[in-house]
Amino acid sequence: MTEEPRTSDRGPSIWARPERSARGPSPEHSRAKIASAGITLADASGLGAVTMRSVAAAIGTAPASLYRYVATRDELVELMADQVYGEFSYHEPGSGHPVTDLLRLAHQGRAIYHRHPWLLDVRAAGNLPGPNAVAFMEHALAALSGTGLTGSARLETVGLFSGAVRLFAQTEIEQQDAGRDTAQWQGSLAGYLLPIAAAGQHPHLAAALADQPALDDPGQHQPLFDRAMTRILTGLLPPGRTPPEFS
Amino acid sequence: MTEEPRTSDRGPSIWARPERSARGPSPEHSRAKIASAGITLADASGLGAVTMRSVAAAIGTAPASLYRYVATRDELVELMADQVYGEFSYHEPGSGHPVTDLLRLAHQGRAIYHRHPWLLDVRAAGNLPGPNAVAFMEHALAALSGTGLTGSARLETVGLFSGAVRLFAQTEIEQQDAGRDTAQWQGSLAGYLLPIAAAGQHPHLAAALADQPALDDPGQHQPLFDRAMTRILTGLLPPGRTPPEFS
DNA sequence: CAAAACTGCGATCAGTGTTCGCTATATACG
DNA sequence: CGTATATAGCGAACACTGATCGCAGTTTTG
Repeated sequence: MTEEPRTSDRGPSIWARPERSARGPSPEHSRAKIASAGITLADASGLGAVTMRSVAAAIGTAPASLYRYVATRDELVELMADQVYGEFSYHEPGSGHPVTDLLRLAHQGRAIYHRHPWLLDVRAAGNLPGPNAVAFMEHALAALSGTGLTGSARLETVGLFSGAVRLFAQTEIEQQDAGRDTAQWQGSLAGYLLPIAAAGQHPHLAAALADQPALDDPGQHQPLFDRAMTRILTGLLPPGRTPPEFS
Repeated sequence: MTEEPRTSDRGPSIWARPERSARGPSPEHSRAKIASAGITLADASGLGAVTMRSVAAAIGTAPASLYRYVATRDELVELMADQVYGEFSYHEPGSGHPVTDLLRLAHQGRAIYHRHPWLLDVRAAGNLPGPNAVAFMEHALAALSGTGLTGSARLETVGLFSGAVRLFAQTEIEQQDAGRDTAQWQGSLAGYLLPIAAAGQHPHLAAALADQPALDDPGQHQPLFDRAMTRILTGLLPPGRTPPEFS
């Protein structure tokens, strides 16, 4: 279960433990291999398909053997999440404009969520950030170095920024899932919400449902993401720093 | 598991089914009672403590009997979530300023998340909104009626607004949980992050960790929530509408 | 009054994360 | 070199989960 221990002193985090100790036979697998197997399963069939048994079968071992690499299933998911954070690339030089640089990171994050939608189901609360998450923090903090924010304000801004990316990606993916099977969609939400609106108790809902455009063409989300993300960023950041792509 | 069916045509939603049919003996319980029992359990011990068996025991019945009221555990969680959305109150008149009115809703939402932190673990994706969620949408849409946004833009804005409230609440609650046991906190994250920063590979992380204030006094979050939320809202909304509390 | 439809539920199933104890194997140390 | 030590892989099992089936009792419908 990916629930909330919220206040529990389970042993040291997986990032604080060495992957392998000196003694004993050399392991036949690795954290990276196990995480990759889990990611493949989750990409194909969702996070629910990532069970100790299925992952073990995927790498050709017994379920109990996984616990030589991972203390719990949640740790396996932690490995998966951090491995996926490794898909960020920081090769571009950095423009000096916080909004521009963060927007670049946001685009990459958006792509990662689209590639691995199960990441939306991962609750990081209370887990230590893995090495790739730390690398992401480092580069996001670097983008904020020009601002006059204090250290803790920068850390907080990075958290809010990551959350905003997650939020936008989630909105997009849900819309995308909904639009996939239009027949089901019309039959479920519209067929459920329209009668409610027609009952007269919810005039504003009725008005909003009344003037819907035909259907969002998929290519139109990119500018929306950019514009909304830019606005949120300029809101989070202290004023006075106008990004260059603004008139 | 609260995982993603993401594309499944399970039967009609619980909101489309009548709570009780005419024939047969009258039920000894109700959806509301079951939801309340679940909420009590979740408030006390997290969403993971809400099992069919524990809820059944809480209302004094057998586990199998719950399936007369609910088709699946996820539906039970849906009931819980919607019942909690019922804690919004819409008695205040409405100022006519979108940002002011939405901020009022945001405060209530924030309070709800603080009262029921397990709500952060509930993934609504793909579920139909319950009556209380619909009521919330109605009032959020009402706040947006003055803006020049189209119907679908208003609906989307409500979704992003709700997500932003959730995001801020989550950030606050995580910080709050972290600050509760300072000893554990110092020993885990700081003791884990500081060596990384000291290694020299992450200069911006080191700089951000360097100038941390003593400790956030809890009463200081309120203005931060207001300020950041206001900024996000003014970013999401079309320009030109300056809320009255701004100079 | 009988047919139909529902409620409560004991028993049970399949699936889950996790643990225990075993054997085999590799390193560390004297 | 030899022995202690710590690990790797894992079969078997445990506790617990959500969910199903079918039966007996109860209420409404016609």
